[in-house]
Amino acid sequence: MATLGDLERTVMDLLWTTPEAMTANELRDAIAEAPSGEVGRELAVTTVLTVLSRLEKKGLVERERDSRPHRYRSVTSREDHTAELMHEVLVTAPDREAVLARFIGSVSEAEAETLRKLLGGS
Amino acid sequence: MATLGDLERTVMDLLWTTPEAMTANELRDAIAEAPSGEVGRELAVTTVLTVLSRLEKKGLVERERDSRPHRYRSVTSREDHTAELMHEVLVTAPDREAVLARFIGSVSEAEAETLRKLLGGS
DNA sequence: GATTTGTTCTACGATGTGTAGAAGAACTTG
DNA sequence: CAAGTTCTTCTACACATCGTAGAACAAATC
Repeated sequence: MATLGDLERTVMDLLWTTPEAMTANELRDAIAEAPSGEVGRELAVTTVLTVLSRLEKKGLVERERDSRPHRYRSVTSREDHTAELMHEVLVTAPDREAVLARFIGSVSEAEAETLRKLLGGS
Repeated sequence: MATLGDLERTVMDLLWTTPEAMTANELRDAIAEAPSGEVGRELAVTTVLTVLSRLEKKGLVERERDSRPHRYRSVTSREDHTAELMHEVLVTAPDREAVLARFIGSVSEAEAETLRKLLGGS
């Protein structure tokens, strides 16, 4: 279960919400500007690079190695990643149907409506 | 995100599949008998107790402190726990509906059918 | 009370993560 | 091309978590 640390998560959030691939420096600056309501952290670029390498090893990030300041982008969208994680969690239980039953009970009505539409007729 | 280690997971699996509360010794023995297809590990009882304490601190396990060999039981069922985890994952994304859309695509047809039933009419 | 059985405390090694300096590689510019 | 600047990789350390269990303490039993 690929679980992310705080900084790793912050970086992924930035990569997910930014359409273009980013350089380590751009990420460092973005983090410094208090991206998610927090007090901006002044990190060394090497710190960001280390995290990016680790994310790359985890298969969450890929980089353009040819362009000189390497540019990093997320391999999957946040939605895909999240859905995949949810599925990973689901299959840890033998009785998936029972899990789904409980899960349905925990989603909002709007979400339930979305699910109905997605599951469509048939 | 309460993520479990291997041994913690093994212990939880046993507690989840055993109706009665178990003692540390019973758990130790159960683990020794290769519970999930693996080579049974001969653990010290203290090892099991440490793990149980940690699981208790995480709120996954509670113990009967009065009965002398303390008996441990899971606080929630595996299904509830798993569904809760899934929900925790879901809410990490801003666009939950998009996540659900992807998620639906990843479940089997049988599971989709279950969901349709659960979501019922309206 | 001595022995057995059970629990808590403490600890150590391994791994993952936040953090970054030092060293090396590559690009820019005179 | 040499020197300076910029970027990347290597190495490292502190801290948390987890597997593992001995030592010490508590309780039940004989």
